[in-house]
Amino acid sequence: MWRGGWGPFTRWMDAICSGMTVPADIDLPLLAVFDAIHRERSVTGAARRVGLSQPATSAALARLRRRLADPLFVRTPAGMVPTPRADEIAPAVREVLDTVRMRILARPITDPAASAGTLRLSIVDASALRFLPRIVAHLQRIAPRWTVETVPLQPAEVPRALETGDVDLAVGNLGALTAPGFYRQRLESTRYLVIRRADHPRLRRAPTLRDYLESRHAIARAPGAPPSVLERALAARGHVRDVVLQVPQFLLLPAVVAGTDLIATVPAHVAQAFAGPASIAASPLPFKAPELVLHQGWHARTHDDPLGRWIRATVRAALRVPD
DNA sequence: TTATTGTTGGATCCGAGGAT
DNA sequence: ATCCTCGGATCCAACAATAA
Repeated sequence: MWRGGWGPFTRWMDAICSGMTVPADIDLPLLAVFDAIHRERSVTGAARRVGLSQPATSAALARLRRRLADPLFVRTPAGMVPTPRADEIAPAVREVLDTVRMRILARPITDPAASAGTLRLSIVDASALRFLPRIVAHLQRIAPRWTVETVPLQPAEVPRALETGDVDLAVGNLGALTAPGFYRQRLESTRYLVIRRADHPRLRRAPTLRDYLESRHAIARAPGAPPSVLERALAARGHVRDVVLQVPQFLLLPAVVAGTDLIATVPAHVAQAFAGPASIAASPLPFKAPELVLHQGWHARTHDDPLGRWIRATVRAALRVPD
């Protein structure tokens, strides 16, 4: 968000508008307040977002209401709910603000690798285990002043975080990121393996389909996540697992499996990372299932942005994925 | 100088939720 | 049902900074 005052920007806008027939009453700060309230559903939240005090934000909303002759947002138990008029103009407002941010205010990036920056990455445990070491190592080599922050978002939160810019990029199982305005690129795929404790009393060899279905399972599933390709493959065959434990992260499963008679189905890289040290045995799935495809995903907002392009190319290079 | 927009500090209103 | 508390929105006053 814009911080540190609007004075210089107002002057630029006036300079731009003075030579045109466009009336110089475009009030960009008001549009930023509108967009913030529309996103946050709260005047207080919007105030934090745009860096104004809460009364000032409320006053800005009052000015917007006068100018547009519409209440724009009404107070309800669910927050400040936009009126139809507010919903109607919101996409256009966002487009204007994005254009200003990306094409006017953004500093031209001549060499991102030589500058400092922070890569904010939505990535969860198993994908982080797989990709993060290589991404960080590659950044250390080519852009040593860059830092990485990972944000473990629930699948349903990822699109909004990409859209608002709270994260730059999402990496992992992005099967649900198919809405218009989002892009995905395949990074790699991985098969699933079944893990059990190495001294499992019943399963001394790789489990058969019957073993698999008769065993009790620990599974990883984020709250609100759509069924994985594995779950869909099981459902398509009419197989039902006896699930004793559901956790949100794959990385918890090896420890659970090592200490119980439960079995778990995990991406191969998770199984391989824990196979030796934790006395875990890994075997192929006893039925056919598609591989888990891992993507990097981003919002249209950054599709043509030079920095966005550089970030995605950097991730590709780190993982040796061709363009 | 004036108008605008911002600040802080304080007050009020309103609805939700918990306690009685 | 009533009361109380809390959070959030709104309004007001006084003042500061800035552009026209």
